[in-house]
Amino acid sequence: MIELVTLGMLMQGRMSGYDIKKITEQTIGIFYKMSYGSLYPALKRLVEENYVTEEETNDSKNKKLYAVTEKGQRHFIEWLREPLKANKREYMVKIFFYDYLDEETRLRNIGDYQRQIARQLEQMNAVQAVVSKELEQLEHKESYYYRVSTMHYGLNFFHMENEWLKQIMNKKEF
Amino acid sequence: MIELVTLGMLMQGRMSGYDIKKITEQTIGIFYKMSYGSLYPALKRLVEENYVTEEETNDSKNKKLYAVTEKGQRHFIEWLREPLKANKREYMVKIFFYDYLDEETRLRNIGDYQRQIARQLEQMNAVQAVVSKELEQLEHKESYYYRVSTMHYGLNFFHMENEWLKQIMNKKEF
DNA sequence: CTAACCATGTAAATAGTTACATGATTAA
DNA sequence: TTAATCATGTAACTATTTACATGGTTAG
Repeated sequence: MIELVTLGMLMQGRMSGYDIKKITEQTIGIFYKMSYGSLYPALKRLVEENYVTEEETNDSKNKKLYAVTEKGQRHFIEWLREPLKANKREYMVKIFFYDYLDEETRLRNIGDYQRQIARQLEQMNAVQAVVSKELEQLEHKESYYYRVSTMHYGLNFFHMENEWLKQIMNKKEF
Repeated sequence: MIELVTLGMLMQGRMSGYDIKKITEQTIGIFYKMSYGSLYPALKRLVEENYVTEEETNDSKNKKLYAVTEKGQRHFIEWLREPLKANKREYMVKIFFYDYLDEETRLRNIGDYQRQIARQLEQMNAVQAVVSKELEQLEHKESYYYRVSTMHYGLNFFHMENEWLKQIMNKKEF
């Protein structure tokens, strides 16, 4: 994952490891955490595999500039094209980079994913209905408050996600 | 984490490893994934540390029943009492178990966490305002569509989370 | 002059996934 | 009789975090 996020960040131009981390935080920091302890080894591997080039700047700050190669770009796009998987945390990271993907693939992937989410939402609604009924017959409902609240959170969350996916499929303005 | 989730699940009564995984999926499956490859070694460790006891049922299915000890309960509650940390994925898992925590601690922890989220939301709103203005002056805005959409997702998400936290603090019915 | 930030990296530890291996029970 | 589910486990691998280590630059 770290390799692919790194490649994705380098798609917008050459930069240092430090910058990669900073920009990652500023953009997809909510969905993906990056630490130097994984970033620098990843950059080393990417250079070995010829996915990126390394260039030393011999100015005062002795930083290194990394740039993605054509091979690296192909590798990145290949990953980006893959279907979005629910229960994998990576889908938001992938969608962030979707401006680099062709319209056909992205609409297909988002559509497929949205239908998965919609199905899960239906299931959760069904479960919620059952749980609600069961709960009515129980004494001291207070002792289930947080369990039940967590279920509602899940419901809210899937509902929000479903709506958002439908919106971006129709290229709605914000 | 796996150890603590396992202990939490055992708080509602003795059960087998298989059951622990099933119930985990049914309840907090959206927030936390559990695999046998991590569960069984975790159960072994928990037995070694005297946090749970193991009992073999010699019926047809030769399953093992695990139960949390008093020491295990203390260890679990200690973890549960710790402040909820934003950017750690575990907060929803913790809140799911909050019925086991005393009212004072849980209100304090949820309150602190909610204020963190509210602050992050403010920051994101400020960033969004800046980005929106910058975007207006750019040509071919279409090529930033998914980047911008991802930002909006983050905003929606934090807004939803903030509202939900305020609701559970006031013990609102659903 | 000092705190915040820029900048790169390693080693050890921690955590978890994936694939494999096995076999019993239950419902259609 | 067969597919789904119940049931436990290991080994190899993959990934990532945390702590440490170092030193330069910039703005107030």
